[in-house]
Amino acid sequence: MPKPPSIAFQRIRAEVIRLVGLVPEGKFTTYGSIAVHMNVMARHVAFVMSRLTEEESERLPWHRVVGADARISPKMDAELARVQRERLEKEGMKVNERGFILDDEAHFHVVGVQRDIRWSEGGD
DNA sequence: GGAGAGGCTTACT
DNA sequence: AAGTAAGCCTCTC
Repeated sequence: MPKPPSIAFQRIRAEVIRLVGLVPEGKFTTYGSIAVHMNVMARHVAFVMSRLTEEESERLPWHRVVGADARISPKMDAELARVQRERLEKEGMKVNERGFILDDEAHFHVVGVQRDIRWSEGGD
């Protein structure tokens, strides 16, 4: 198949949501980790996160997902960034003034190893 | 169908 | 640690 339909994004979106929901409390992961695990680009994960619905944003621990440098994305909305930081600190993590998670090694959650998923097909 | 943007990443300064 | 540049893929206009 030369050109995969946009249904791939729906599957990717669903998987991102699932993986984010698996992140335990008091821990965090990165966009890149999820992206590698899903065999997609990091930007796609970020894009999915930015387009979450209200229901999903309340149901999912989106605040446990940060950038590769273990810091809260500065491009995110200031109010959301503040909420994210407060939630992380509330779960036992220390966040710097710049949004860096201090005990990154201790609280990092490994999503999983890289998989060979072809999102273009209907499921292999 | 082309252009611009998006909660990123790695590499180099 | 901060700034710039290029990369890659999908969405939206």
